[in-house]
Amino acid sequence: MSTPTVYDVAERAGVSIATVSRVYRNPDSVRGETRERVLASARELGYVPSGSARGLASRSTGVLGLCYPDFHDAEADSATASDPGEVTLYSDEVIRGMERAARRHGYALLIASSHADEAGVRLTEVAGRVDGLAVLAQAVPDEALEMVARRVPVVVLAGEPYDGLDHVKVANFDGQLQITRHLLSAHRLRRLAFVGGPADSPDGEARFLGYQAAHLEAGLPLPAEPDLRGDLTQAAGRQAVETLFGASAKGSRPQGLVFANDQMAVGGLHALQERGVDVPGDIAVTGFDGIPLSRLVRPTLTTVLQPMGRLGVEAVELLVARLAERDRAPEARLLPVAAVLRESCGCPAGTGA
Amino acid sequence: MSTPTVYDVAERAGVSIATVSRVYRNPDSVRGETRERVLASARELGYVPSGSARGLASRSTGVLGLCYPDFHDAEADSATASDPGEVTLYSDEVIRGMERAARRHGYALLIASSHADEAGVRLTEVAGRVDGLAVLAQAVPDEALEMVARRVPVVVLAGEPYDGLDHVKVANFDGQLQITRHLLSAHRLRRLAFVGGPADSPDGEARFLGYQAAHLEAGLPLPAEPDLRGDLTQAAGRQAVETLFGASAKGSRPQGLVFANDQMAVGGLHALQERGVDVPGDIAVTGFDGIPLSRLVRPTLTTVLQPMGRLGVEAVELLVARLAERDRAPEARLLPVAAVLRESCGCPAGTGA
DNA sequence: GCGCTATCTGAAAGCGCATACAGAACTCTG
DNA sequence: CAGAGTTCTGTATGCGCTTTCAGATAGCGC
Repeated sequence: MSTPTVYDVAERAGVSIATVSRVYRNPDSVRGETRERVLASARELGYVPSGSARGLASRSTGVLGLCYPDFHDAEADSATASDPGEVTLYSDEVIRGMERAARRHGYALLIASSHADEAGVRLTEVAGRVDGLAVLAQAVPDEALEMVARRVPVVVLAGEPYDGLDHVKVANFDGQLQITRHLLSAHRLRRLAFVGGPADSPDGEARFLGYQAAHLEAGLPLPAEPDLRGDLTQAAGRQAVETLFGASAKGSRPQGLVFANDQMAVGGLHALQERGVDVPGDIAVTGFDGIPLSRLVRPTLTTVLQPMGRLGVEAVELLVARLAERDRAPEARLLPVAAVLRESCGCPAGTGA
Repeated sequence: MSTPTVYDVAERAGVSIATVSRVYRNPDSVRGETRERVLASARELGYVPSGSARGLASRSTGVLGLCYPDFHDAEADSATASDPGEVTLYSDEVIRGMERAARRHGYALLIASSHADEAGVRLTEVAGRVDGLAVLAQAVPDEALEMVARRVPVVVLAGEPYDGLDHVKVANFDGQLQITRHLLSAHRLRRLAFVGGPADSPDGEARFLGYQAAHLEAGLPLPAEPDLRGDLTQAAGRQAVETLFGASAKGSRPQGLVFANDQMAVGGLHALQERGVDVPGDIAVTGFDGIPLSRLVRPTLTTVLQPMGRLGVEAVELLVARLAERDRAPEARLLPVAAVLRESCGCPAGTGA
């Protein structure tokens, strides 16, 4: 009496459950007249096929999954989320890109964020209900990842490639190379400083390599290490400026400040402004990521725009490909990246998007 | 040999499948020693429980669903999605809010967008695999909604309340009332024009009612109909301005232009600028929604900020409540809304967020 | 060491569907 | 109209898990 099943529909239509199933899975294999009869009973009964039963019987769910980290404080939700523009997240774009791509391929998307502690559990839970899974770097512990990868195709997004798994990342090296080259060559700067991320951030390190490469190319002395490191927050950016421009700062000031991400760059921008240092007049500043805020700050921030939506799209593509051919070789894709030249490096306003 | 099941784990651990199941569902009901043995075998085998089998046997999936419209042209994807700031969608915030709330309650979130044509199919597909379902207004045909609602709890988001279903919407009436009152009273304007949405948009109509109410309150003649209607796009906003300010415009120009949403308002702003009409000097302009773009345009746009994230959160709350008590009375929630007064209505810059 | 209770484990029966296989009905030919 | 195809439908089985019920085992007092 509660939710109708194939049995109910079959009985009402005077056919067997096999026929009912066929009407949904393979309509052409059922005579038109019979099909109509079945569909009519289904409609009358309000029959909705059970995804679980379907998945169990057919060994596939028609769902792709995405696990991503969300460090947002759940409690503060209503308070901080009041301003939509501010909180556009990295993951939103990945989700959107992935959902659209998934739809094109006939899949729905199951998403699950995770705090570090429960990440493993969340992961296996979604892994158990999807045909393929994308994992945003650092979202889950390696151990869990490995287990899960034995069950469903997994593609790792950003971060470090994982042994034997498909992988998509953006061209961190290239991006930083481009933008550093721009400072060095177009703006003819000679002394730059790099504010990196934590040493264990693969993305951050790749960016530093690009920074180094640009120096190499320009025939300048190769910086061995980032001049400073921060934790990628705005606060860290401020801190970096304090250190570089503070009373105890040694040596000559750099002509350009290259931050490993936008957040820090924005923090740095604020700190510079407070100190009365003109950007880009006195010093050029660049970021990385292309967060929305980078267009809102004054001066607008020169940065590298990451194609987050693409990440999601490529993830789906890789999953679909692997689903079609399970034993293909693991593939790593590198997404091109575009430098956006704005005011903070000394380019005229309106040059970039 | 492929994906291990309870049987494999049970055999390896020397227990029955019932015990394996218990280890996952109700760990305390299994002796510690046995439990460890089972978990060890599971780890060694790389066992990941099948969500489908679980769902089938337990009649619940641990997943909530969201169906939302996405009118984005899938093909144009890579081209247009390059700028993240621009494309922050309405649905992104709902998704994020819902995912977080769902996580708090131990659920994952299944999302599926839909074009109109396939909406019905998509809906039943997700309905078949979730414990509860949120549907963004206009995302699906009524007929499909009704069928689905017989199977799982459904909450309708925004738009029109649906008979017998839980419903959450934002205070369109209130918001438009506030903002219109502001124009009428704080700025002492007398002649306004309202650019509405399609007549079949419940949100748009509710806003118009608020607009009317403000006139009523101010003792001004009651506008019977929106002065113009558009399809809620920027183009429609431009069009509206063309019509009102074009050669064939009749009567005196309004002192304020009230758009039913931000998109149109932004389009209108551009058109006014091209015609050399000063905003807010010559005419005030307001929008509705609080899209990120509303802060980026010059002058910044006075608007009503919709708590989209809240919509998602409330949806989850209602679903969880109904899941706990299936036959509670349908509940309708109205989310409060906040007017954001910015430059375009004549308020000083920086007044609003 | 016995009987009793409390705890733990196993056997078995589905959950709702897909699908292989076989059988029924129908369509053509000659 | 018989026989060979062809198309359509039904029977039966199993997908991997949860859960009830009963049986086994352990703990305890006397």
